[in-house]
Amino acid sequence: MAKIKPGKNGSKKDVITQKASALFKKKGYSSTSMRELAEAVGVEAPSLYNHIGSKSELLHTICFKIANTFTSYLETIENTAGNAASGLESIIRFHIQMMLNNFDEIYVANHEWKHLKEPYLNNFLIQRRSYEKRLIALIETGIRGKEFKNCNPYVVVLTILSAVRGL
Amino acid sequence: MAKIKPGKNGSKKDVITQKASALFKKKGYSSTSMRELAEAVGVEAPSLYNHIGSKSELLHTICFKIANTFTSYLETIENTAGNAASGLESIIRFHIQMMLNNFDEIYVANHEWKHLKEPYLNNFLIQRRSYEKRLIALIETGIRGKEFKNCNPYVVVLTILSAVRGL
DNA sequence: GTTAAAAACTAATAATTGTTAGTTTTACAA
DNA sequence: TTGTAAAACTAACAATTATTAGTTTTTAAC
Repeated sequence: MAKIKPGKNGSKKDVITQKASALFKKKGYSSTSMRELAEAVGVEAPSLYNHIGSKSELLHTICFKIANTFTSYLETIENTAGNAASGLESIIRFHIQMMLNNFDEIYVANHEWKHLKEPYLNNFLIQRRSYEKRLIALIETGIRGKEFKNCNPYVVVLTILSAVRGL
Repeated sequence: MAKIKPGKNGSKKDVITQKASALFKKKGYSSTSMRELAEAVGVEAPSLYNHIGSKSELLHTICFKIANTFTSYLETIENTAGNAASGLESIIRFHIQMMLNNFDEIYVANHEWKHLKEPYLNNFLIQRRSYEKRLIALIETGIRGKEFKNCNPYVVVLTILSAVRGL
C-alpha cells in the first residue's frame, strides 16, 4: 500500500536514515520511537526492519558516515603537496560546507553519539581523537614552517572545532 | 533501611536533584530511568516520590534554577551604576564561575531543555531569548558610549555565549 | 498471466518505563 | 515508652518500547 520512493534520495535505507537523522536531531535518539520514524517514512514500524537491522544501527550508520567523511577528507589533504595554511583553510571550508549540506547528520553525530553501543562508542571516540591529533599535527607543521605564529595547537584546534560546530 | 543524608548538600529533594543533574548530563534525560536515579540516591524508585512530583519536574527544576540564576544576576548588573564594559566583564566572569561550580546543572540546562514539557518549554525559551536581548542592549549601550568598537551586537552575544558554553 | 522475490501488513512478544497503592519501618516529640 | 508523621519498602499498574513471526500485498521479470 504505502510506498517508499527510492527516487533521487537513494535507496529506501537511505530515505530511512535521512528521516532518522531529522528526528534524532529534533527529539534526540532515545526519545525517537521506531513508530514515529515509521510514520515519518510513511510505513508501519515493523516494515522498517525489511531495510535496517535495528534502531541503534541507524545511529551508528549516521555517526560513522560523518566521521568517515571528515577523516577521509583530512587524509586527502595530508597526502596533498601544499603548505599547512592552505590545507587548514580547505579543511575549515569543508567543515562549513558539510554543515550547510548535511546539518541533521552532523548535529546527530555531534550530540547523540553518547548513545552508541560498544564497541561503536569506543571506535567513534578513538576516531574523533585521532582526527583532532592529526589536525594538531598539521598546525605544528605550519608553526615549524613559520606559516603560523607560535601558539598552542591543541587550543587552536579546540577553538576552530567549537567555532565550526557552534551552529 | 537505606537513608538519604540531608547533610551539607541541603534537603533530600536537593540531593535527588543533584544526582539527577549528574545522570541527565551523563546519559541524557530520556535515557535516565527513575530506577537508575533511585540507585544513585541509594533508595528504591517509588521512594523518590515522597520528595519529588515527577521526573519531568526534576528537569524543569534544574533548568529554571539555572535560568533564574543568570537572569537575576543580569538584573543586578543592569541596576548597578557603572559602565557597560565592566558590567559585561562581570557577566562573563559570572558565567565562567557558574560553569566551574555547577557544571552538571548548566550542562543539562543547555542540552536537555528540549525535553521540557509545555508550558515550561515555552517559558524557558522566552526567558533565554530575553536574556540574550538584554545582553545585546548592554552592548549597544557600550557602543553608544564609545566604550566598544562599533559591531553587530547580536553576533557578539552569540559568540560570547557559545565561547562560554563550549565546555 | 504466472511466478518469485521484495516489502508491506497485522498481531504479538518480552522488557522497560514512570508512577500509584498500600504497608512497614524509621525518626522524633511527648 | 508511646504516638505520629515522614519516608522507606513491596507489589503492581498501564503504557510504551524495540523487535519478531507469520501473512498478505506489491513489484517486476518472464
